[in-house]
Amino acid sequence: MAAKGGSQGKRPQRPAGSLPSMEETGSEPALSIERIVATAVELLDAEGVGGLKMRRLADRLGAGAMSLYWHVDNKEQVFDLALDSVLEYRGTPQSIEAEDWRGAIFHMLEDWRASMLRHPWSASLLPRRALGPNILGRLELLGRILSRAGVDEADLNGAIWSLWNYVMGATLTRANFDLSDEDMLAGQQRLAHLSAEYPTIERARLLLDNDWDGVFRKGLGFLLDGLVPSR
Amino acid sequence: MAAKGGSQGKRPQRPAGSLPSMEETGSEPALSIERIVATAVELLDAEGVGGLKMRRLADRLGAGAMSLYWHVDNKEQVFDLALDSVLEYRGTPQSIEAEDWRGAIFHMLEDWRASMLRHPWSASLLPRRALGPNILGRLELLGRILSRAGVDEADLNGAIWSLWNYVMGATLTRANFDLSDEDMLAGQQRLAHLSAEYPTIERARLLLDNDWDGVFRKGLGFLLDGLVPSR
DNA sequence: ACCTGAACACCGTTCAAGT
DNA sequence: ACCTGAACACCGTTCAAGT
Repeated sequence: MAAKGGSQGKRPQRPAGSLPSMEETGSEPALSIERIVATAVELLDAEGVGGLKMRRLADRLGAGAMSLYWHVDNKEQVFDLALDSVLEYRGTPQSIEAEDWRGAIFHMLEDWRASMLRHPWSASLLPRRALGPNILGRLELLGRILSRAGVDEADLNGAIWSLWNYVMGATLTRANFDLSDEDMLAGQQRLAHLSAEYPTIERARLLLDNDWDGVFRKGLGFLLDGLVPSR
Repeated sequence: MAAKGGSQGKRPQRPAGSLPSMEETGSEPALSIERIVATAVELLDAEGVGGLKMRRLADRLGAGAMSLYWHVDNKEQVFDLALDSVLEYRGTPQSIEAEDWRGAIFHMLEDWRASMLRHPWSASLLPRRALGPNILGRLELLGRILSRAGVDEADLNGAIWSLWNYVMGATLTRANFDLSDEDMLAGQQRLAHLSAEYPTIERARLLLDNDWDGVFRKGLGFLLDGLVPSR
């Protein structure tokens, strides 16, 4: 489950002739993994993880119900591909990366989180999915920057995973809690009735008062303080 | 989604007469939320999230296929209840808690993580589920200890959420990657072929060489260093 | 090579009916 | 109050067949 094949299909690479970006010009362009993945992302954005059904995806592509199965092994693979497609990273210029490692890490990890929050379904998907090329690319970049910043070879994996854990937790929590502000409110109101049992978090209004972005940056800073020796 | 009702059912509290712990004595004891939840946890442990089907759960309870729906609204509620039931915390003695706040936090959070790893399905469930009484209890305890340790009222929520994020991310990652060592191995082997593109993480053997427990404790320590003023 | 509809297996949930 | 089987709606996937 952790790191399966990336984007291999049974289908050979499509010849260079076809134009992927012709819009709905009467008849749809031919099916292709690219179109399937792009449309899957649209559908997931619009309806969430539960809204992605093979039939609806095919429908939206103007294709017959079961045509997808020629391009894709199964629904799992659609998830894998959609997830990785959303995590591309344009990267920081090498120059910045070299002189301001802290800024480079913050930039990449905040962008990671932002990318996932733009597609909230991706947060719940990522921990259970294959590591596609975009994800691996980000991990590689992270390792490189940390290494240059002075993290020992022996501590590198630990540092990478610590940051991964923090980013994943923060993003997942934020994505899910954010989906339902009313629920948070309801939860806090229920808490009020139980203030005898949960006085501290009730008084702090834990479920309401949150500067998620600020909290994220602050904790990330603390982690980096510890992980990277302050030469 | 964030914080729905805890354990209210349509069913009134069962009268105090019945014994919950009589084993399979020929005929099964009557259905009850307690039995349903306990059996759901068994099933989840044995077969994972995908293995919990209402029919199979009923089967295992020796009940007719659809009897569950009298005790429970729907499958979602079974998940909510199973999750919270697994997160009970016996707690630390007040004395320890007062003098060694750091130890108390480590104890509670490591226990939290361990409880979830004992039931790996719980990790993927938690971020999307209602906050049941056991979860709220742990958050309350965490808030209380942090507060006593000197965290400002204004910083309390941020501190709690930072720790929550870290624990959730670490546990989720560990639970999922751990499920499939072979996949990790396969992933690392695939990485070897791509060492041109991912030289750093390939060399570090990121996908293989991991002291998860140690990494968890270390990162947690760094976070606490930052979050709690070192008087 | 690429697409298609019919058909199968499976599953959550409702409902009318039992005791 | 508590349990039940039949039935419905829905969905992933296979398959034999089309072009």
